[in-house]
Amino acid sequence: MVAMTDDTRGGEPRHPIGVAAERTGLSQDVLRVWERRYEAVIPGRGVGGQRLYSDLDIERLRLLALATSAGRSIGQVAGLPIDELREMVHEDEGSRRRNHGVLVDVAIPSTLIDEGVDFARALDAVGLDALLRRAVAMTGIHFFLESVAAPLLRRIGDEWHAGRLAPAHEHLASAIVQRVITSAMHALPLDLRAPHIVISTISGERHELGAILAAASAAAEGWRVTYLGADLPVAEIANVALATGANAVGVSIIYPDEGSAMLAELRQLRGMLPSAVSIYVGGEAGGDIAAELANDGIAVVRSLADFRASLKADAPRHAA
Amino acid sequence: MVAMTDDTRGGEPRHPIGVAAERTGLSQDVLRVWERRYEAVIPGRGVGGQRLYSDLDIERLRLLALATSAGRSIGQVAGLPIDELREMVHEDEGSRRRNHGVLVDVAIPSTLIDEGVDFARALDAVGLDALLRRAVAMTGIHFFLESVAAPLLRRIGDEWHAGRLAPAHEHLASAIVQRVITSAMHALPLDLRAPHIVISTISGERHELGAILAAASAAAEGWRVTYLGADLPVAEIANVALATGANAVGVSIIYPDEGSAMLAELRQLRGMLPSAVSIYVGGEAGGDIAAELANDGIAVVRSLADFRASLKADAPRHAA
DNA sequence: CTGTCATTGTCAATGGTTTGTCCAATGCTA
DNA sequence: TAGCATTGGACAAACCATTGACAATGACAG
Repeated sequence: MVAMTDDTRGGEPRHPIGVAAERTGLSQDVLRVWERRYEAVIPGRGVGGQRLYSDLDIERLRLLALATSAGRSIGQVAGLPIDELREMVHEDEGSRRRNHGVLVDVAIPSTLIDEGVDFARALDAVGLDALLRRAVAMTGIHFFLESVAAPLLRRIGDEWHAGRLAPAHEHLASAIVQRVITSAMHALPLDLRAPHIVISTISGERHELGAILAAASAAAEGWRVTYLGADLPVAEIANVALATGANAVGVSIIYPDEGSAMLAELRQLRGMLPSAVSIYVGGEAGGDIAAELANDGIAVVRSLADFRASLKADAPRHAA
Repeated sequence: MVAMTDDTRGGEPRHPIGVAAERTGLSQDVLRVWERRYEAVIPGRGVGGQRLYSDLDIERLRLLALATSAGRSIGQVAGLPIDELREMVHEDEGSRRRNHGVLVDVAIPSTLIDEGVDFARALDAVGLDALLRRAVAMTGIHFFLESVAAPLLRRIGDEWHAGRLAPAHEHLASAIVQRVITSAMHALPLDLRAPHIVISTISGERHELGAILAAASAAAEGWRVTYLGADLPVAEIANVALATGANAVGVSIIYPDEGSAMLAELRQLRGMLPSAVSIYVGGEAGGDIAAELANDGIAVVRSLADFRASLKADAPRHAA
């Protein structure tokens, strides 16, 4: 939700059309034709006549891209002032969520995920990487994490268990998804006064991707994230949280070694942290023990969307 | 906002054009023509008129190289002040980012590693990240991998074993080093006709960082890299190598489960691949069995520099 | 249902600009 | 003298802008 830092910016830095295309997910042709037909943006020009887009231009184009992909026609929205665009895109996003996902959400990503699986099957690392980066640019990071990355990983896991993909395919795809997520996360603005969460997986849990998805979600939600990777004893996690003054701790658990030990460890973690520090547990394994954990003051989140909503509700408690 | 390196630094050490070209990845012609046309840098001159570049010049050139490879035109960016360049390159890395102004002074690598350890000890993820990214821009990826990343990881491992750092510190630092390396690797140009190497660790070996260092080294050496992550059976690795028509396979082994099984697996891998496909084994565990492996046509590399030299020597055999 | 029309993304052809590389001549160094 | 660096000029490839055309889609009247 952090928009422009200050509005004096947005006019100064100038980007050539290639960068603008990359950042908006639109083709160079579209950029030019929207300008020619609708004057959607009017970029500056360099000495040789090349288009040079400001940050504000790029934000506007990205909003237009979102509006059109939500079903609006470019001719209708191209002339709108940027505030109205922002509002409109915001509303579209809300209504998409209210439709409970199945219809609109899946429209674009389903083919996206098929393509992703195809690239993985072909061991085409470059193609998969490009596809995912394009998806981030097109859909934004929230949508990407919840509706592209997570389903793609699940799908590839399924194909693997079904024997239609070899472990190598899964490894390759995981490495690339991980890389794209971390790079997108790293590109988010960072507010040092925002609430702070420590994310890891507990001892014995080596599947890192759930934790990475959670870390990126939290960062996209505006939180400061300290990411510790996989397989750490809870005492370590607690120490980091205390040392850094974190407001919350997130733990991803997918295939625990033994359920009971995990439960005990989580309780131990709870005991080591002040009650003002929230604890979130996510991942496949959490469901069975949700009720027990809730009694102990540990929140179980069932999906990334759930996690995000919890963080949003939790943030005001920790406001600086 | 910027605590620039005082002008004494960056002005002292002077490098001839050959060194500058090597370190920036730009040709000597480009270095000269950027100076002639855009005054991108104005190096000092030796007694006979030879160009002598300062460290600051070289950092600037590296940033310009990154900016142009991100799609910007040299004419647009050549005149920008170095702070803006840093910011711009940073943004391009992920696609969107506001610099919030964490500034780090980088001097020489030995103190650089000390600073890295300090950041890890303080659990300062942002500081460590900024430090490493600046180090990449200043020193170039080869130097960074061999003289910053690898020593830093080793040093942090030592501190951990000595009990002066907790596992959490090591985890945090590893995650950040990994992120910086992969993002630097991703920024390298990709030549589809270059020789191709598959990199992984074998089954039971879950320490990924050696493999990541190797993958980045190979990519920096100009090879196409298919990276498969950790803990894969050799049959899988071989299948990927065959399916993608790879010219070589790299395997990182740090703490093998059992030495004998590892040896057998490596021989099995050798047997599954045509002899034209080179096999490289690296990591701490390789030394003991180097002689035996050499007889089987498996090369043991003892360091990243060694690996890089081997790849360089090997590349012509696989030229398109 | 069909033909028409407007909308919209893509593509091709052409011409100008930018940029990396190459070359020849010259001078300095070892 | 051989080897390397510098300078200025030349050139081809890559990139970008402009224009016009085309195909796909959907709305709509008949």
